[in-house]
Amino acid sequence: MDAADPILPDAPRGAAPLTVEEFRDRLAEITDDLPRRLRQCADFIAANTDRIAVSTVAELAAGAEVPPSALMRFCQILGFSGFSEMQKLFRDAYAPGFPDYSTRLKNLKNGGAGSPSALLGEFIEAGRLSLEALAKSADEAALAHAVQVLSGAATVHVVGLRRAFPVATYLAYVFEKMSVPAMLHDGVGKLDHRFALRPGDAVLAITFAPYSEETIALAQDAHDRGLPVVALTDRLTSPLARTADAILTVPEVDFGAFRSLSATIAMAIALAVAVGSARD
Amino acid sequence: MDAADPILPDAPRGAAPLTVEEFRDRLAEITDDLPRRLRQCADFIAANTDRIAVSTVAELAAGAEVPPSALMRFCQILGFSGFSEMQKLFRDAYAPGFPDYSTRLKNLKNGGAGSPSALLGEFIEAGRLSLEALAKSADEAALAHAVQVLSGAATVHVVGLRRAFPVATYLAYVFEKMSVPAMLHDGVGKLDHRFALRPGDAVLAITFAPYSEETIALAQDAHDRGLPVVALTDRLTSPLARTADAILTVPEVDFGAFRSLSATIAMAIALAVAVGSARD
DNA sequence: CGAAAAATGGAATAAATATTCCAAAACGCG
DNA sequence: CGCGTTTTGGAATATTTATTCCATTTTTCG
Repeated sequence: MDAADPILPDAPRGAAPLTVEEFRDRLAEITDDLPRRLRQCADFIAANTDRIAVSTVAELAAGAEVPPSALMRFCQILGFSGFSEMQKLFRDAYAPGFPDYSTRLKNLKNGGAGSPSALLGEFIEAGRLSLEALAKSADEAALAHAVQVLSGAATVHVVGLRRAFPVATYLAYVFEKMSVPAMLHDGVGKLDHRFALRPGDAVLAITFAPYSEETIALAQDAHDRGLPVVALTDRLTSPLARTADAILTVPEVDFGAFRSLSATIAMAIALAVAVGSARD
Repeated sequence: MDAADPILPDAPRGAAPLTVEEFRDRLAEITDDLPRRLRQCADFIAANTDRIAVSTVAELAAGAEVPPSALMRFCQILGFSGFSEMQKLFRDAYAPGFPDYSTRLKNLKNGGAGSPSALLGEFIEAGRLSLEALAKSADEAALAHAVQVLSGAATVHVVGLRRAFPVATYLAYVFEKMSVPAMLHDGVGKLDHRFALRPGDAVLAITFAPYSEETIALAQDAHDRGLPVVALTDRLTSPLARTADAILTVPEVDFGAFRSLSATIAMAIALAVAVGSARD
């Protein structure tokens, strides 16, 4: 047998964490059974993870009120060869907060109207505004209701075409990952699969002005057959309003002809994840 | 007598910058009349200010393609006593960008999924942070280069699967609207269409960890045949880096399988619109 | 209580890193 | 072209920082 493990409890056996996520997991995992000084290290590091990238051993040790050697031991217990290796992880991942957002945005836009970076600045701004608007306007009751409707469905049929298609594909992806039975109506080959709609199913339809006929038609069809329809759209006066049992509206700011989709996608993921959890 | 000064014209007379703002001002102020090597330092530092806090003299000097001593001189011209003093400014100023975001999401996940609107709030926040991080970290030169590469292409081949697929579909949509000849490689029917790549074309490949093999393979294939490849990915160390002529990285707050995509989409639209305009 | 094991602190050492200095090269200018 | 000035690269040195080691203390457990 390979006798891999049992008798070297604190040895630097496994590999060191490779991501900040893994690091945190590891930290949480071992913190509980650690002697006093090392415990102090763990607590201090947990509370000041962000400073690892820009501090020295001595500084961190002082912060944790332990001698440097204790901190070294701590690094090794986590699986690193030493402090430097641990620090490297955080230096690579380091993304500072200073070119403060609004200044930086201004700089981007200064690249001259029409320049790629100016465009980027505009789209970032549009996305952010959309998200903020969504935060203010979100209708919690409608969302909760939509979740409830979809959670009860045998299969969720997702439909969204043209500019709404990216949202539909992302929803399909998330449902898939969360093991929610879902079908994406993508219009490939002009096959419309409407007979895939069966009693007990539900439809999640996504469309924005100018509304896509096929989407509206599928929603209508489902509605006529008594299936519940959830609409993700831009206004309460959308043509989907007539057929939908739950209607979620997303205020999206567009720049030029193109919408940012940020808010729509945020809503979509939240919906999908909530449905996924509710079904467990 | 103190004979303090007169014969050291460019000596570190004034005080060193005390804030990041002052630093930038100072930098802009002197950059123009600086000899060649020092100019390189200034340019590199301006473009990579954020890495000062976590790099060594040698690393930065290598990045600027100057010997370490040149960089030292540069620090002194800015008014610091040396590199360490300059670095201190940035280490102190560092306030973590997204603090302990992954922890928050984890809590949410463990804490019984929370209500749908709490989830929505989190995804909105994730999107906002991603967009802000993008504004801060966007590499304008890389973007301009990518635009140039794609503008010159006969046909743009867009490829992105799984979680990157929504982005790919949106790009296809925008290119279509802007009359840019583009082809979406969607993997329908496992047909891979790689022979659609013709001389004069270019590939726009999108993938994030865990990277999608098919996407990497297509990029590789194009590269081998001498076609330019533009990569939209999450890190500079992405497997696409080897094959790409231009690489655009997007910092996206990631929650397991569910990234907000806000930043990625903002970058994608900006790219597509810029390419569309450049071709007119 | 006493022996063995684990944990600890600090001093010694090793390694990495910053900084200075100066000879050589490039430049500006009469 | 040649002289004084500025700029440059790299090797030598100084400083800081990480890491190891071990004697001493504390804990564990029979």
